[in-house]
Amino acid sequence: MSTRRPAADPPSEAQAYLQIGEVADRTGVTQRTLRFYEEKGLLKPPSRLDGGFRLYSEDDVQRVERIKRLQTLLGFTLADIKEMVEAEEIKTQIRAEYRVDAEISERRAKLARATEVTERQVAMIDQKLAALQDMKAHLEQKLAQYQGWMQQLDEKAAVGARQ
Amino acid sequence: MSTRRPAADPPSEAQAYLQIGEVADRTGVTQRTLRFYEEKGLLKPPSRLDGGFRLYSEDDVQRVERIKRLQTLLGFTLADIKEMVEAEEIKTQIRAEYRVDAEISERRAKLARATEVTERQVAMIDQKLAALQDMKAHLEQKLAQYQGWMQQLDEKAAVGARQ
DNA sequence: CCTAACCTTGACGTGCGCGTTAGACTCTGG
DNA sequence: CCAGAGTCTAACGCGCACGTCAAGGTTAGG
Repeated sequence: MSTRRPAADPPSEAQAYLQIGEVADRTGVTQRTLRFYEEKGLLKPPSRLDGGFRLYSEDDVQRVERIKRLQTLLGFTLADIKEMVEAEEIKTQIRAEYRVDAEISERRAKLARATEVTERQVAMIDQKLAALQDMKAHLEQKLAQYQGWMQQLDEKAAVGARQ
Repeated sequence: MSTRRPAADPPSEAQAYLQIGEVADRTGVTQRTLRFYEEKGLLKPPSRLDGGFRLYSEDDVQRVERIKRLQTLLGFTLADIKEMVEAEEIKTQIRAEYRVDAEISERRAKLARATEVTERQVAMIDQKLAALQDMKAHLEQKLAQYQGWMQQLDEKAAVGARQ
């Protein structure tokens, strides 16, 4: 919880760049985890200060938060998540790397691939949603049953008190 | 995929008891995993044949299936799951171990505890449900965008073909 | 009674997702 | 220019959830 020094002025643009410690503080993951994600290809290698310090963008922070949610809340493996973020990158790839007049068939192939991956993801999510809703139904049924038993106990207690 | 010998006649009752290999086949987990779950308290120690072979009931099979779903689909840890199955057991405890005329306050306490645990589980599930629905929305938005881009490509191709 | 299939309990190995430590380098304020 | 907070890479360690032998005991069929 140390008050951290603000990051130095960015190389040229006036965007708010963050050093690894700040990103760690904001996202709740450790610096080790950030470097690890980079190693594993979950985060693109961030820009660096001249001395070698990593400089993260706000986009990076959001990416980290999404990764964490995918992992802890939804139980995806980092391999799964890597596939997902790669599929996401296709978007930027398509509109940045390839110029408007680039090979159309190539762009089409990339889009098809992205669509396919995304549809698989939706399918996985639907599976999980179904399982969760099933579980929730079971649990709520149990809760109702507990309530019923509790009432029975109340009645018994009342009878006992009256005797 | 070997055709397995059917389990021997059960000790006394005519219920269909299964040996560990059959349970493994039916549930898709390994024998090691079944023993491991037993070690960790996720499965109650099953009855045994005289020679020491484990004999599982149909209930056990269902329990294993639930554990697997909780783990692989929903990403709970075995520790989480243990808490859940223990909460589940309260039910049988309450109506089997304790006789109807047992201490009411004790039964009430157990019920309260079970209710509490179950409510926490529902809360966790709601969190996950929300996260999943959020993700699904994002993904479907992306799919729509891909479709749009694909159409643009189609139009460009048409224009190119006409020239 | 013998054999093949099945099971038993250890005990060590493995992949994942980081934690931790070490030793050196960098950056900022005074 | 120096101190101290912050960061770097490299490398070893760890807990979880099993996998994988190893060395034997059990069961059912012929």
